[in-house]
Amino acid sequence: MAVTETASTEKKSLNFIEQRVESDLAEGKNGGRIQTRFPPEPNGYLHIGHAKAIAMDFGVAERFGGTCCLRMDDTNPQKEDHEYVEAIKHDIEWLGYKWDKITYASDYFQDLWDFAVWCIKQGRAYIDQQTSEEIAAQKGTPTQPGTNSPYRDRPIEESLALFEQMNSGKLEPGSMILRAKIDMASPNMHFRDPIMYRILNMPHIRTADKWNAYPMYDFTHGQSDYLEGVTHSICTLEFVPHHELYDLFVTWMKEWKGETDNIEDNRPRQFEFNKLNLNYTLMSKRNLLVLTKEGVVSGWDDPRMPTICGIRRRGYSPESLRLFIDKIGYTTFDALNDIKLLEASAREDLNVRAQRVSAVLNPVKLVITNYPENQVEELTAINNPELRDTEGNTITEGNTHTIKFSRVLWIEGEDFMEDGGKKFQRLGPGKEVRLKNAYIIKCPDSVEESCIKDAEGNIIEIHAEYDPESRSGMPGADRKIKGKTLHWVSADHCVEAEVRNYDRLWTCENPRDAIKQYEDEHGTRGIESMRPFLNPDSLHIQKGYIEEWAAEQKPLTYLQFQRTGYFNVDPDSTPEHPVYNKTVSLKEAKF
RNA sequence: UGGGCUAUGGUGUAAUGGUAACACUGCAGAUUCUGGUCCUGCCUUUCCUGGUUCGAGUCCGGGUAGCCCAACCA
Repeated sequence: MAVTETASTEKKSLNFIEQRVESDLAEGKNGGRIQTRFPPEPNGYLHIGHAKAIAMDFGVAERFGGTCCLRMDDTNPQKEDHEYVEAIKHDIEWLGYKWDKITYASDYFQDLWDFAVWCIKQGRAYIDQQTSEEIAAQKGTPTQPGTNSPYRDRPIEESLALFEQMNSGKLEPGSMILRAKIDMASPNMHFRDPIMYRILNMPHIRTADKWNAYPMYDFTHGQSDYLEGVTHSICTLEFVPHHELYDLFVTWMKEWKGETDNIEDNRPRQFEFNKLNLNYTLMSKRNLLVLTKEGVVSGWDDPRMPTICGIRRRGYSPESLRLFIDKIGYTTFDALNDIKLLEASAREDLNVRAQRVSAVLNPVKLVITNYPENQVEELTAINNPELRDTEGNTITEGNTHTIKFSRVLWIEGEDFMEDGGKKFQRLGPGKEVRLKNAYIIKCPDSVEESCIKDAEGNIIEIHAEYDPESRSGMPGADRKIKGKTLHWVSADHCVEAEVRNYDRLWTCENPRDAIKQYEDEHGTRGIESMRPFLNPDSLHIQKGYIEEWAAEQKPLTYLQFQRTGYFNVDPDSTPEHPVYNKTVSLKEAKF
């Protein structure tokens, strides 16, 4: 009975693309080979939407014993830069994926050129010398067919000669283009004689000034896939209308290469899945750029940004991101995912990863009145209680650090209430609580003795007595009390820290649509259309006190401020002036 | 209003013609030296309509709603 239970039941079900890959493999397509690619244009920073694509492209290859190339889709030198190439590589590595090799669309510029020449010779491409306005007008609309260009049937020799000139650098950009001769009446707009090449007269990050005419996406992508040996070219749903054209150009290319047999089975194919939409999050590169330019955020790696670098600085682990992507899945439904699912994934992963530390963010002084004035005790704190042995017991070996206890401590202001009532299980007159990893303490019964107030009535100091027999770990110290366990730091043994708390950047669920609607209604662009939906309080900086051990941690260390939330050491942090970013609060945390 | 794609609890996803389920959220409880974690329980679901079938979330027709396509961007 129980024989086959483990492997098959535990295994996560395949998504629809993986199922297709599996059946293609079973049918022996492409010679039983699996090869994918992740093809970003190096014109900006990767965001969480790219992470979903990365997990798919690299994940499929991993799962089915294939390979995945990182291919820089660098066909437009107007926008591309080495800086982005490096950032993209770093982000993918951080996510934990390894590419088989790095390729560039520009590696294929010569092939693409030769192929284009062949297309012209075949009478399948021609040089159009109309203006872009004229061409746009002839294109028709989705409901109206287009009309043929007057240059459509020009002699092949003429097109050939002009194509050569397009790359000479002597022609004005826009003066002519190379178009594929397909069907100006096609219901698919992409078939209405799509542009193959345009003149840019601009140096390229890799080919320098070798080329002046550059191929368009549609004339590059499928062809690069084919030349590289990609079997499954996986992309997002907005490329569905390109699918047919992709197939057509690949078919032409196989013809050019003289590959006519086995034509259906040995070729790259495009598959599409739903891209990531997150509520209260804006993904568009253009608008994200506005935020950085206008100083709404500190940069592309601002912890409020949906970029991989922003998310990293915010304190999400790569594992938490992959967990999230796993949970939302891949379908063909245009979903709007709840940011709460991302936060839940972060909590799930960070719970087993983060080092527990003590940080007091709204400090109020607590004096242990019966504790000797100059005494300092070293106590032991567990780094991570979720680190367990096979029997489920927390491992202590190598999993502790030392904290210091003394007469004057800082605790959270919220942890003391004059009249908290029964439900308030923290400190107050006559109430007893445990200080984490330390002693049980009790406030005097009277309000007057339990705290000192300033002229305005604010509590500035709390008084309590400790039970010397209750130190954590002491025999018999774990007597039951009504109160909760509070976190604290010793006033003379802590460091002042800058704690950056973040709230969502946007006040509306779908900022992209809201901004677009505002633009249409008010005729505004850019930041003016975004302001109405920006949360003015998305960054809240606190000064707090943190235990010394936490202040010494390196940037990007995963921490849990106990009873508060998950925090990450900022790259700006130093042991003298530690800086932390709140990743996400603890569930149900009260402050 | 041309073409393409989509529709399962509040959110996302599964069920591949045969008992609608899982995760998250929310609510309640238990445990706890973190009001966290772990554990238990509860709430809520197949867009509408006709058909095929012994049987439809699944297949077919007709609606409705949403998304994508008219860049010399990718």
